[in-house]
Amino acid sequence: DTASRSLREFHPARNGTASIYVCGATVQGVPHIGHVRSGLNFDVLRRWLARDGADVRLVRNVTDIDDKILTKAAEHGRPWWEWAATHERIFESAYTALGCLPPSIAPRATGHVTQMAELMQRLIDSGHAYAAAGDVYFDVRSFPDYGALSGQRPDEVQQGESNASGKRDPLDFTLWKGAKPGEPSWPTPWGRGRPGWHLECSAMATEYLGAEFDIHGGGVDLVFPHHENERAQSNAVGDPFARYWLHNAWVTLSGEKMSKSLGNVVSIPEMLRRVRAAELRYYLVGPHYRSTIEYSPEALGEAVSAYGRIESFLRRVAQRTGSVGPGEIAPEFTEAMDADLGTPGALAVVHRTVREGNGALDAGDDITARTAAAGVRAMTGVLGLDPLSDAWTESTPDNGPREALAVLVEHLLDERARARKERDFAAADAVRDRLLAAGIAVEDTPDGPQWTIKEA
RNA sequence: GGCGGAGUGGCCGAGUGGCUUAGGCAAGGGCCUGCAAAGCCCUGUACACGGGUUCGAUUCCCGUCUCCGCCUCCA
Repeated sequence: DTASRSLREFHPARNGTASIYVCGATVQGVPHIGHVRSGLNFDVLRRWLARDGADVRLVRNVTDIDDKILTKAAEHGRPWWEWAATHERIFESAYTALGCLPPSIAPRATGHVTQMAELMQRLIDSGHAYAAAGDVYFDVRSFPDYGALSGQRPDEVQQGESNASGKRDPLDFTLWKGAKPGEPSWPTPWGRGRPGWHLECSAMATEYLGAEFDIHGGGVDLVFPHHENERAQSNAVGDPFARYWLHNAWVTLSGEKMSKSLGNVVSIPEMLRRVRAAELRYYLVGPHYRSTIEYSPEALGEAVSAYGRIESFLRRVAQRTGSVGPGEIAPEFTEAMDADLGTPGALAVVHRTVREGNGALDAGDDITARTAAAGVRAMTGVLGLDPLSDAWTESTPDNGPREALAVLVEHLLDERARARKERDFAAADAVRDRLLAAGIAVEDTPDGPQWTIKEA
């Protein structure tokens, strides 16, 4: 819990439920690996909370109106709403490709002006906000608890440029931006304008989760000022707001935060051309959510290998003993996950189970191997990483070509088997080499040769 | 200036006041295999630096150095 800077045991406001609000994307560009880390972490959180039946409500908003969207749309000669919608879809498909369950709702800022106006009215009525020159501001000095979430002291905060005309205090932040010529605007009692970033989240969180909800999340950069301001807006009018605050760390590149302005962005669509979605997910979910991930292709490659180990174990078991459904989650796994979403420890348990399962397979103990495989499926499943999940197969429905390929490969393997039987290993190896050159790896197992398409 | 995070074995990456050999990747040795691959077994032995507290610190405290983030839009 960021607010108390401590680990607090999770008790939802209502037993058997969990309500989560995550700050989603400002849909001004293509998602990069860092954006997706946040989505992934809260997907793991919601899956974990839901594993024993909790009714989880997850709201992940879409900021579809802001300065950058307007600027970029204008640069490209497109309407702002088209620019926003286009990138919203790209974000959406990135989350989906990576196996994120759909949120309960993905509300857009522009669809909640009514709720924002209501909140502003309450703030003005209670003396915490004021309208000035078309804008509406939050009066920070009117809320003594300001800074409690982030640990900032208002007087120590480095003042930004206070270019706004009507501001009473440089600390005050904008709830509503008065309309400017050529910009989209919506009507309010204080004139036309568009939403301030902070206001929309308070309004939407309250709309869908109520005045008090369980968890509010996002990236660490949002702690101040965004979440501090959200909290101020809602608490100032008497809404309890979030009970727990969770913030995920960055994905950095060359030691620097990934951002458009630094030009060090690794975009998701681009990445998914190089690794499979499940592998990328493993890479991003493996480290603890509060640890910075220093992105490197080498580390990503290690994740690919590690994930492949889990995958090939399940394949071995299935080939030997038939398909296996998800089974029991090991107690140590639960222990790790319950301790602040300890995915590293949880994955250690998965790997230990894989090793034991492989050992059982070698020893001919199919029962133990199947139990292990079932456990691995259950545990990886709750992390959204089950290699046998439909989430991964559905995204590549190219079964036609695959089956055709299978026929051809099987034919070659028959040839190879004949050669091996006659102990003509040169001929046998030639077949294997040809297949390998075509990107198909052949392995001999006690159950006969197995082939897999090698990843690039 | 204010607030916060981090420095762990070849690499990634957890964790803990004394026995966690975390886990993975890579490496070496072995078993298995016609060979290979996979798998299994074994091996490495780390906690930035300097003090302090303690019977005992990588883990707690203080200081130093280095790196990073937030305080402006940002996952």
